Amino acid sequence: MKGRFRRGNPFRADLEDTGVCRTPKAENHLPESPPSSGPFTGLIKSPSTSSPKRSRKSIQKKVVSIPVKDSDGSRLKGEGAPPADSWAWRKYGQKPIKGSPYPRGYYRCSSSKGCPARKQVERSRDDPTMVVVTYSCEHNHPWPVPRNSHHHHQNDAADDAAGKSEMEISTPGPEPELEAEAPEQEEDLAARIKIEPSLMPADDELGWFAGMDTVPPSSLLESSSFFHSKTMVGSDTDMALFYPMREEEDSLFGDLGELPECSVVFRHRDAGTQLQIS
DNA sequence: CGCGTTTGACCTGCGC
DNA sequence: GCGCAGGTCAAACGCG
Repeated sequence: MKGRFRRGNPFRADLEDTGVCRTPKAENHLPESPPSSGPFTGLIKSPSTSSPKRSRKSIQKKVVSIPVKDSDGSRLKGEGAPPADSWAWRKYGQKPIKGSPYPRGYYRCSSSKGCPARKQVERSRDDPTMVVVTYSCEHNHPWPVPRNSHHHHQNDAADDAAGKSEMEISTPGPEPELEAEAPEQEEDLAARIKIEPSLMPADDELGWFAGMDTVPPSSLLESSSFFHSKTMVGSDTDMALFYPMREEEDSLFGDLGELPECSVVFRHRDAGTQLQIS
């Protein structure tokens, strides 16, 4: 009913109103189902290791499973609401996935212009109580800047009404009260977030993190080792991470809120003393 | 009025 | 080469 006229070339130059290198859409075609081989099966697809045919750019992909209960936040959507992280995500599509009773929602980061970050949200078919959030970003792209100011969220009604929308993930702006509670909420959520161990990126796949110019350098610099430690601890399936936040960082990155991997990266600096693995 | 969602069409990758 | 499935686009629409 709505966008039926189509529109032009998929490689539209204007594509980037947002500017930053967006790849042709096809390049975002991230294989959801792992080739079932290799330690990173299914998670992070590195161009160098993928089929010769693939011309896609390097796209980092991370998958996080979150209990629906936790992820729904204040709104529980039928299809598995994504965790309410503190980034602004704009939904740009939804597709029914074959074999899955739940549609997958496609979100693009709107925290900053040109942000290439994307995420897909769908309910796990194996475990309907879990929401699988797949974050992806191209190499060397900065991770979205925490959105502090503008925030617009309005889809609750629509989502609920539609009863099929994944819902938007943006969280209310930096609300004072929310900030005060943030740490606790984060802990709670983070403690329950399950990061698929096999999805942990290899060092050379941290490109997009390393490319972040909006994160504390020190945090970035340690991202690599961070993953190491993460990988180490997450030897088994249900690895949960728990990162209390420091006050100063809270102000700086408090908005990063529940975005699992980002939170981890940003707070890694303190991981030495504050990291807890449950 | 601006931003985000909805949703069918369109495009590309990939398997056969 | 064909068809399928996944991923993206963008007009229309809704909400604050």
